[in-house]
Amino acid sequence: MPRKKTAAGGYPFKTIEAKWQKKWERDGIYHAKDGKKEKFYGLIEFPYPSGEGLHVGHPRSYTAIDIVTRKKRMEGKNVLYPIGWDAFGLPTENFAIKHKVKPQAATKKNVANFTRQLKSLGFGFDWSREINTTDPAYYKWTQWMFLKFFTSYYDEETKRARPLSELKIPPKVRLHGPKAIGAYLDEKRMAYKASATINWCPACKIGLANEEAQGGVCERCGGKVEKREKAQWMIRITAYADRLIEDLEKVDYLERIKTQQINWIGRSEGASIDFVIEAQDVELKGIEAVATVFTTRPDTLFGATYLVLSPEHPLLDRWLRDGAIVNAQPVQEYREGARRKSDIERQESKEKTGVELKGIRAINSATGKHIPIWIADYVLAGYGTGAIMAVPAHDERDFEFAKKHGLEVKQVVAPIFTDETNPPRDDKKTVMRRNVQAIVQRPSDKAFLCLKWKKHDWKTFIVGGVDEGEDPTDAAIREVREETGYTNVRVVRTLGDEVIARYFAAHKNENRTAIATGVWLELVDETRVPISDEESAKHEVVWVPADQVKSYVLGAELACFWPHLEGTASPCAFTGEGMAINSDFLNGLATAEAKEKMIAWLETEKKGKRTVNFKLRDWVFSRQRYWGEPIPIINCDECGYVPVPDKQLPVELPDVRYYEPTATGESPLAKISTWVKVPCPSCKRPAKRETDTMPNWAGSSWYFLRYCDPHNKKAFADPKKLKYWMPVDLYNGGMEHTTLHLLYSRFWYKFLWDIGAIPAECGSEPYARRRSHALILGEGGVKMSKSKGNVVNPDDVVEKFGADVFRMYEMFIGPFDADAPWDTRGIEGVKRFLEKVWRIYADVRRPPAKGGRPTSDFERLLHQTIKKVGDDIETLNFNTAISAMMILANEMTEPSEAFLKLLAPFAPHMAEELWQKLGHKTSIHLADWPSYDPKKLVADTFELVIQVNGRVRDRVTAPTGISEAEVKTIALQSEKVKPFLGSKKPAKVIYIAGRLVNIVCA
RNA sequence: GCCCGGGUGGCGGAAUGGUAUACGCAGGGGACUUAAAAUCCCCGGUUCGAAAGGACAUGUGGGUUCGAUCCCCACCCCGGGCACCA
Repeated sequence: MPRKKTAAGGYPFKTIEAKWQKKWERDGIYHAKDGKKEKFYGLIEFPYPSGEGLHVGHPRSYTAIDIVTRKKRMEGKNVLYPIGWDAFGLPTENFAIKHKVKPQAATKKNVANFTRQLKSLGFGFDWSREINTTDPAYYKWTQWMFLKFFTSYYDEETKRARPLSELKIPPKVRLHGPKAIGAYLDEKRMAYKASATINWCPACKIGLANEEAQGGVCERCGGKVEKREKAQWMIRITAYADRLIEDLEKVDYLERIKTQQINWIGRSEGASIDFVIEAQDVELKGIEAVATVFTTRPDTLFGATYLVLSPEHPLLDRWLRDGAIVNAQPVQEYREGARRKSDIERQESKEKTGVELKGIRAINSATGKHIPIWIADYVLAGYGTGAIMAVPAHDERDFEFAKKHGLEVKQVVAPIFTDETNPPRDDKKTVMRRNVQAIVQRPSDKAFLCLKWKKHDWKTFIVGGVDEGEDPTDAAIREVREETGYTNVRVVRTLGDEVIARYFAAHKNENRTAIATGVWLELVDETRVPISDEESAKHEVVWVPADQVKSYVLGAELACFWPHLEGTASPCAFTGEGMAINSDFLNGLATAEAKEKMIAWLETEKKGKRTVNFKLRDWVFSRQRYWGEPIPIINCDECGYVPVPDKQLPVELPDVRYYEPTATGESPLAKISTWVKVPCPSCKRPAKRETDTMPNWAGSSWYFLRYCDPHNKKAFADPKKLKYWMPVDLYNGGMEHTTLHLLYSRFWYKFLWDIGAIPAECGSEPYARRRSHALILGEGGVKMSKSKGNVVNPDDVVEKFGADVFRMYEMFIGPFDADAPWDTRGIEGVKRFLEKVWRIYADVRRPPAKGGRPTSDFERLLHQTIKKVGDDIETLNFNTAISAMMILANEMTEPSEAFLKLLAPFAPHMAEELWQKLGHKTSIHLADWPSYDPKKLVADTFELVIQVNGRVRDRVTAPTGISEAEVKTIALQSEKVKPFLGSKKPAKVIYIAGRLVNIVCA
């Protein structure tokens, strides 16, 4: 039917979108109301209002959560979807310096621009809760929280932060008077000042947290980062390292976010071991006579042939001072050289340099032998104790170092293992230790241990008859078949090495099951062949004892119990080249127990103790810049660091003319003496303000709490409101914040929760569910960048296509968590879809016919689509939700209210306009989300696929409830099928209800 | 090196053990039109064949299964994270 011409391009999005945006705002339909209804808190990372304006990446995230929250609202939930500005930070400050404007003014302008852009996209943000981290009314509370850190300590016993006032001061400290007490308190504070080696970016003139200087490069400018010693405010995030890992179990985060955080925190279990140090010329006393190392492999202590300290190790100063080190000059030179090297230079040359500390030696308490001590920059000062015991037989780096400097490499071989020559087959005690590929045990009291020697010349498979190059799984299966007569051997499930190790640990004294690398084999008696997978799972597994191989397995076990003190060694062994390779299998199997034994021994002998170490460092919290929250501390010569009294908060940023950073590394605030000079709140004598400011991660660490109660003047938020809204139900943001903002804010929240600032009922985690959107790339799949000139400006897209098309396109572009290139032609497809919808509804003057009219086919499709779209929104599969709507629209001839409701979260303006055209007076966004009838999802008939030996040969229409017998008859009678059967008799016929039938013949 | 992802038409992608290539883009053909735009309909993996139809195709090689893009083993390639972390 020819249609009357509409405006060029289809529907008049400009007027429609502007009209509804205004009306929604006026009616406040997106305002979250504190109440009793079930709530839903959807959150996006609040933007940094840069001068560049909105990037097309922003709306990808915002639209996604907009869609989810709109659906939740239609489902009757009380929705909170807030917005605000993370406005402190370098880009604005740099911009302000360059253009000689004030950062406050630049921020205001940028916020206005961002606001305009966001509003033009029709997001359902609750603007009445808008916040801004640079607003003194906001950062008052950021400062308040800093002071909470300052006045709290971490109680190791109860594993939580507590007020410093509850800290018991040891009598010994008390004896030394107030100064000593003060120093003791300072040591325990959650926020403390310490002289630390920090990452200094000479270009930005700013100290960086480790998180901001990954790879030795400044996160902001990409320049090389130097090391500098500086007194910095630090926050004790390391106290929470364990909890930050453990509590990940309580939350629903994208799996790779969890692993990334776990890796970043980098927990490793091991032992710290004390080595007694002896000097040849002088007598060492106290701590100077002991060097403590950290190792994750205490079981390799026998193989420790030398000690290595980092060049920065504090013991060196003492030893040099005492004259214990006789080659002081080369040692000093090496230290000097290491100090000058930046991280990046250290990383670039992985060559193992070092200097021996002549005149002193350490004693290996396991062997009683004297071993040399070296310093080398491959040992990091900041990790563990800054010192290691080197076990060249077990560690590649140690081996490399030993080889280069001619140090002893002690071959450690457990007695059950032979040397590296070809092991004699008959020798039961001959077991290679590498790359165990399969272990199979059988009832005949015979067993296999199939080993593969990898990386080196040996590719021999011992016992069990796995031929070179043969898949061990297959070999194991074949062997089992041949030897047992059971032909029905199948892979039941797969296991990781760790699981295998655990299995062995748990079944030490029992007969083993059959295991092949990662594969669990099941031996099933032919007479009891399971039919389905479910049955097979229940089926009794026939496992069998072993004899011959028992000794091998026993061998591995023995390795767990090797008598440490009788001069034997770890099961890890040595290859022909003199290089140890890790054996996942045996490491897992034996090391765990060997470690335990060794730790127990060390602890009884008081030579060491169990220790856990983390890669995570304390959070460097000082920035020497203007545009950040002033740290609310006053430095008094008499009283030390004194917090600014709560009543005087916020400490506002002074309005100044010059705020450029200084080359000296001092904050620009230090130059404003009128602001700096202040009486000490405690003793009233003249004192000075802290002039460092906070990093911009500070304000963003708790903003989601402020949204719950943004205008509160008495507290950062009313506990009742926190109880109602927290935790955040769905939080979306970029992967790049996984080890920064996400980790910091989890930590910050936990701290506030510990000290009772957040009600216990809120739970220990701020975000129940965290997802990440991926990047939108430029056309052709390259990153969008100004220099490449491929940046797409959202304003242009909205101008040309409208907000609805833009939003939907970004959701249709591909899976939400996968990078996708921008494709101008792709937008056209979405535009056509919406125009088609418009045409279906736009000319309709009467309400849609209810009931009767739609065909049953259409009705079924509609119900299927309601289900699909609803499910897909929950799982954030927006692209397939849109595809389902497209399929429906292609079949749709009459307007459907249900369809409009499905469309509403995606294209809110058009859906609203058409909704009103259908005669509704209230907003579609407050209407009920459509429900589907499960009965209506299924058709009366289905297409039955007929396969022969798994290949499709025919398709026929069959009634839905058809019986299996009928299906078989139909299948066997099919003319198309017959030629493929020939004269052969079908061996088996498999019917998958409602789908297909497969005729199997030999 | 280690830890995560991922590899499917010309392109973005769909399908987590059951009809591979949904949906969209681009392309081809047709209808309407004086024409164009817009719209609507049809066709689009490779290969053999006139056709009917067959064979081969989800990075490569094996395996398990009646049946594998999906599960297992080995390998190759791409992306991301960590990186001398003892």
